[in-house]
Amino acid sequence: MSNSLTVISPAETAACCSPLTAQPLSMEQAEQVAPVLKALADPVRLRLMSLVASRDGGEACICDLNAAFDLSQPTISHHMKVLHEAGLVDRDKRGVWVYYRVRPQALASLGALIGVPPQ
Amino acid sequence: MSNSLTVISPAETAACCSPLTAQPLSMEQAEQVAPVLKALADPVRLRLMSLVASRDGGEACICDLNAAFDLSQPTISHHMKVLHEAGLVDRDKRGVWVYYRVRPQALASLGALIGVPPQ
DNA sequence: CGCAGACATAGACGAACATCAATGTCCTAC
DNA sequence: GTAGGACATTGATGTTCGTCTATGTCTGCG
Repeated sequence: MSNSLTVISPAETAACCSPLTAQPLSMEQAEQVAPVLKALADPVRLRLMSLVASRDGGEACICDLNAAFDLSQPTISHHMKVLHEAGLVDRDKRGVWVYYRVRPQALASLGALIGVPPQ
Repeated sequence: MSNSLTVISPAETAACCSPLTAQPLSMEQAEQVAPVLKALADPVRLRLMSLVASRDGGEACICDLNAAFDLSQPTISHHMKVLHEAGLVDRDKRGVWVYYRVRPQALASLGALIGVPPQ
């Protein structure tokens, strides 16, 4: 449902703000960025991101990810959905498997917002 | 109480991991970094960080910050406590006022973990 | 001393969240 | 077409979180 309307992904909104330390965020900006950060701010999802990103080919299916945790399959599926809806990963269904892939641009926007601007 | 034991601040632990996309985080690493991200992942706290950081002199007191929100004073105080315990801001009591100041190194570590490594 | 102001703490409450078991949907293979 | 496997959705449950009101602590001043 939200897929058909994906004009701009949530994670891209982080690119719309200058770095945290440059000038005050407006309430609106903060409310756009916070959910993306919240999606990352969970130990399971942080690890999922790093597992997907560092995988050969940059992608992984749920079956791969399940094996890395002591959590049920629906729980992993739920976490990947949160990351996807935040615009942090892309979904790609190929046959029976669903492959996830991180969106480097989304992570870069977040990093630029939080961290030091590129010198 | 936690002040007397501050050997290493939580936010510093982000500096202990290579970037998300470089290699998988261990469960332990993820559980260390996630709370720091969680401290940032709230629209009020995000805005508080940017307000403090972009202030002249890089510091602000609660009284300054209260004025920017429609929230009660204890609520702002609570949010600043969360940011402080995460190692993202420093406290400095001078007379009746308490001044907060962001820790640039903490933000930089987070940014480096999340965003692209410096090319 | 005693009062007033700046900030913190405590306790309560509703909303949001992480997890699970059960079930649903879709694809492939026989 | 039927069976099985991969993943998603649903509904329930315990926990965490954001906010408030009420109260406490400390500082400066008269």
